[in-house]
Order: sequence, then structure tokens, then C-alpha cells
Amino acid sequence: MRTATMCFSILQGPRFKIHTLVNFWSGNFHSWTRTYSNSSKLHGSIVNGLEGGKSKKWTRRPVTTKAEERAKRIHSSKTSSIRHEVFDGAVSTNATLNINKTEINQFQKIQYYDIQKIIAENKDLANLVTVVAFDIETTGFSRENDGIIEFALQVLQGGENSTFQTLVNPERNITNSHVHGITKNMVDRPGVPRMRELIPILLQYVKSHQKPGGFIMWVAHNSRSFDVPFLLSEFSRCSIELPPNWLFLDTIPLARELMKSEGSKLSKISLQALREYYGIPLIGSAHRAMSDVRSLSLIFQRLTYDLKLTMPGLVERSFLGSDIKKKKS
DNA sequence: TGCCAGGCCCTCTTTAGGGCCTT
Repeated sequence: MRTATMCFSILQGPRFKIHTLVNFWSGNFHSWTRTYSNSSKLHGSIVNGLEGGKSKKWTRRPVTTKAEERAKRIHSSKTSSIRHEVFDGAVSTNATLNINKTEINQFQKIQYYDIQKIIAENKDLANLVTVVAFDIETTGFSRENDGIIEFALQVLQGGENSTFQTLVNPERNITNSHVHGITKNMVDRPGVPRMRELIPILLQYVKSHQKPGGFIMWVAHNSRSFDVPFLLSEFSRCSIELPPNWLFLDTIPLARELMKSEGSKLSKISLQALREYYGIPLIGSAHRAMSDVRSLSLIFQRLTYDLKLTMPGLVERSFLGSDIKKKKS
């Protein structure tokens, strides 16, 4: 049972703004216990060094923004075939996924516009924004000297293959295995992608969940200070630009809002503190990406409910990759 | 000798410093 099973497209019209978002999240409140009661996939076997669950082949969905249609007509299509399969989140090497490099490049070059302005001015936000909770595990805290070793996400609107997870070969030593339990032996093997191999897959995966002409809202805990700067550094090292239709949301400011709200007994704002505050049980190991993503997904839904947040409210609190300061050289 | 992660928030503050949060 997936956490998010309701379709976001039911959220229609500005006069339902508050209730629609609440209804969407609240629908998931009823499913979270069932989610945890059937979460054996988090304890699944290691497949090619990757934590995975039941096998489901990922099939691409057509995405038909006008810009991309134009891009498809323009490019000379040299298609590279990377053999990958998503085991409900774990990347393995058994099936074929066609990655068109030119298409990805064009995808990155879709008009540069004021994403937040466009979303804010659009009355039908539900049909524009895909909300994705994500988490990374890294070799340390330095975005310059450390690398990502695990990536996991969950598309909160649900649907087919709504979760994605993989270990990542950071191509460097791992000195903090005591934190997450991920060792060099686990990532230094053929089935585990490097970031430069994972990013094209990630772009395609996210694109397959993107609404036509829509946007992706990435949600993580402490994303402004940690996850997003790390992601930007990895994209930069791979000479790949962040898609212009991505925006980010940090749940820490939301937790602070809740902490200051009347009647709230929340005293700390760590992921663990929020999980305990909401009575969400830990499934799997803390500091493993997918486990933290599942916790975050439920915490985020509860936060938006408690703070009575609407989608415009979330967009207002979001930020862009360009808002992250680059380290002075 | 100096650096060692970086951003945000709070307060005994703003010409600053300490704590929290992420791995």
C-alpha cells in the first residue's frame, strides 16, 4: 500500500483551496497506518547492492509540454540506451530505459521564467505542481568535499512507481558508515550508479511524473542548508543544469511555524522530534534515505494540515536553486 | 598559524555569538 493514493487532479478551483489541500493530505492520514503495516519492502533484500522491494518495471509516460514538443522536433535524436530498472525505487540493471541525451539537454533549456510567479498566478495549482519528498545520505556535511551515497524520493500524489531509491557510488572514501550503515563495499560494485549516471535517470523519472507544463516541488528536511546545496554541487560536478521548473521547500521553517503556533507542544524540530511528535513509527533504519523519506512524507502532510497551508502558501514558502549561494572560491 | 560546512534563528543582539539541523 502506498502512502499517497489519491489523485491530485481532484483538487480543482480556487474556492476549494484550503479544503482541497487538507482533503488531499487527510486522505493519506487514513492510509499511513496501513502503509506501515505493509512496509516489508523497506526490509527487502539487497539487489545489486541496492535496497529494494517488489519488482516493477518503470515505463515512461509521455510528457507533452509545448516547449518539449518543439525540442523534440529540433534535436537530432541520438538515443543512448542505459539498462536500468526501478524496483519500486531501487535502480538495478535488468531492463532497458531509453535516455535521449539531446532531449535531456533541451529539457534543461526550456524557457527561463519566473516559476513562482507563474504558479502563483495560476488558479489551478493542483494541475501544475507535483510534490516530491526526498532525502539523501552523504559521506559528510561538506558539499565541496563530500558526495551523495544514497538518494530516495516519494511522489506524494502517488500513482505508479511513486517511490524511487538507489545507492550511489560517490567515488570517494566513506568515513561515516557508523551513521547510515552504508559501506564502500555496498556502493563500489557494478550495479550501483555514479551521480553522472543517476542524474539522467532521475530527470527522466521525475519528468514521467510531471504534469503537462507543470512544475516539481522538492520537499526535504533542512533542504535549504543541506540537501539542495548538495544536489546543486553534484549537478555542477556533472556539468548538468538544474531543470528550470524545479522549486524547493524546506520543512524546517514549517516546523518552526508549528512550534510557535498556539497550543503546540513541539520543542525540537529535527526529523526524529517531528516523527515522535506525530507518533509516526520508525520503519527501517534512521539515516537511510527511503526510511527518512517515508517519515518526511507523513510529517509534511501533518504539517500542512496543522498549519492550514494551501498550495499558494507552499509556493510562497518555496525557493529556487538559484537562491542558494555558491561558495566563495 | 589558521582552517576544519553552512544557513537560519534566537537573544543576555544587530560592530555577535551560540545552538540547531542535515550526514
